[in-house]
Amino acid sequence: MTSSPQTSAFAHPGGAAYAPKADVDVMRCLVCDIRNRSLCNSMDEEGLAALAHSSRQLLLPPGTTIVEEGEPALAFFNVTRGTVKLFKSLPDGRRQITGFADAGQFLGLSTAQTYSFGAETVDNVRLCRFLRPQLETLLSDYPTFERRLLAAVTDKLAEAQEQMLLLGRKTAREKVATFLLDRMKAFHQTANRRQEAENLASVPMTRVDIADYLGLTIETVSRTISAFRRSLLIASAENHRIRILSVATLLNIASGQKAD
Amino acid sequence: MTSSPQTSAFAHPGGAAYAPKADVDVMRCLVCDIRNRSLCNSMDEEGLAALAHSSRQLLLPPGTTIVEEGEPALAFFNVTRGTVKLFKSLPDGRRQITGFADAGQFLGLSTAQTYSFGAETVDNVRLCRFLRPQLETLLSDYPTFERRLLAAVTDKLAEAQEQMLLLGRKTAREKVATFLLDRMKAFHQTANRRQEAENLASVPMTRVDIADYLGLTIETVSRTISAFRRSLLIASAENHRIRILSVATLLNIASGQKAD
DNA sequence: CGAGTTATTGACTCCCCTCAAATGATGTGG
DNA sequence: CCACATCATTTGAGGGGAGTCAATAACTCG
Repeated sequence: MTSSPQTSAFAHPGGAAYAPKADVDVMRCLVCDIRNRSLCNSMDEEGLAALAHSSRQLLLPPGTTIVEEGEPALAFFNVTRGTVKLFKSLPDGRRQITGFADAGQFLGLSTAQTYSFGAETVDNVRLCRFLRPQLETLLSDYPTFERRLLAAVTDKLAEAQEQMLLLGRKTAREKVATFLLDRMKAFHQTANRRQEAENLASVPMTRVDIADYLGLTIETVSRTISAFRRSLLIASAENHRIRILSVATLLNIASGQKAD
Repeated sequence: MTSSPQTSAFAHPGGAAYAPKADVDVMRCLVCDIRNRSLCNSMDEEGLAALAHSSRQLLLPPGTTIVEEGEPALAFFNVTRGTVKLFKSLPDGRRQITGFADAGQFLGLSTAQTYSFGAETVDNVRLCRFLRPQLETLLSDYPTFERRLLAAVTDKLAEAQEQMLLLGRKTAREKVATFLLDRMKAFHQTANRRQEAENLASVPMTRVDIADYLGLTIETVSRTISAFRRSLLIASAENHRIRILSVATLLNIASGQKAD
């Protein structure tokens, strides 16, 4: 079901995936371009230095495994560029993508000894890795950081509930409309220049990933997107982008009104 | 889609739903019979007194609305007896139950100003209500409580991911098998005498609720349960209970093996 | 016991899945 | 830069699992 080069976020040092040297690293969080949109916005200057000290930065190519279902839960990650997919699988290979983590989002939290989900890069991804003991130290030393994380997990839970509504009760058409609008929102939040992102959705993932996210098959996803294109609700754009031509109509469809 | 008497957890004092007088209340958390299985197990004696002081106990009949989708998020709840259903709805009335909170579980956490979900009692429910400012004080004053809540939300998120796998990728048969096993586990965790609970599942909710939880119709749920009964995988028991006759087979079905 | 609610069962339909083939994109080496 | 292999996407034809509609049966509780 998956494919792609199988690098790992735990590959031994020396690999291209690793971080610059330590003295540069102290500043890393201070100058991070998406800091304001992430957990790290709870930190003062001292805290940012502690964050930089507690984490390592990884640069990973598309298709890299970040965490594997059932493996020991050793680390926590903060995505600072690109998109990561999180998923769970059944023994026979059926897979459900439970979410996409874009820049500013975290992943890898677990109270169990092992991860109950897998995570893999979708495109070129930059992330900060916190080993568990270091994360725990941070949480204890910086109550505002812990509070911020609690809020972030709470938000993720609300997102998950929204996705359950989609998976359990929406039609294929409604699912795809919701997805496109969500990707538009995600692009708005991570794009550097806002105007350029107007009505654009970033869709770096394949049809397989979209299908596994929406609980559909790739054929149904493809057919539905084609239908939207024929109805002039959307249009293709360069670079894995889709332009939303009628946000209002798509919103209607996504929320279950018959509208066309 | 819902029915039932429309009481509210915010009904004015004096209603039957309200708590005993304050001097008894100081001891409430100390003597709480399910304390060890809830968030409150992170508290020492002083903390338990603070919890009791910060919360009010509510006793609610079946079908009572606890929180309403879109209403201001004023409170946080800890279920200490019975079962609560959490759900989200589409404008046309389609509903997805995102989870059942049994004794020991919390509900009502929100970072937004309003609740993004509704909650309603399934059977007779006892719960502790914390108004938001009081909860925040508790979190600040008792770091172990905050850490425990973070862990609890993290667990809920893992549960939600498991449910997404179910909703998106499992067949009706697999969904119902998973549900029955989950209800057996829930009963084990909340039952006072363990032996009595052996292989019993507590199913206090209606077919409508089960269907809205599994992303099915009531007819499909009913047919599937009937098929399991005919295959002697389960049998009815008194008091909204179902006896699991073959846990192993049901486990196989739940995880997607063909087994029958 | 009887009225209303909830659950079961049956007959039929349809949305989405499956299987299959064609088309389009991407990259590599000659 | 093109030929070709590989992979991803689109489109079509047909089938099946779960939904819809409808009737009956089994609870629940005055």
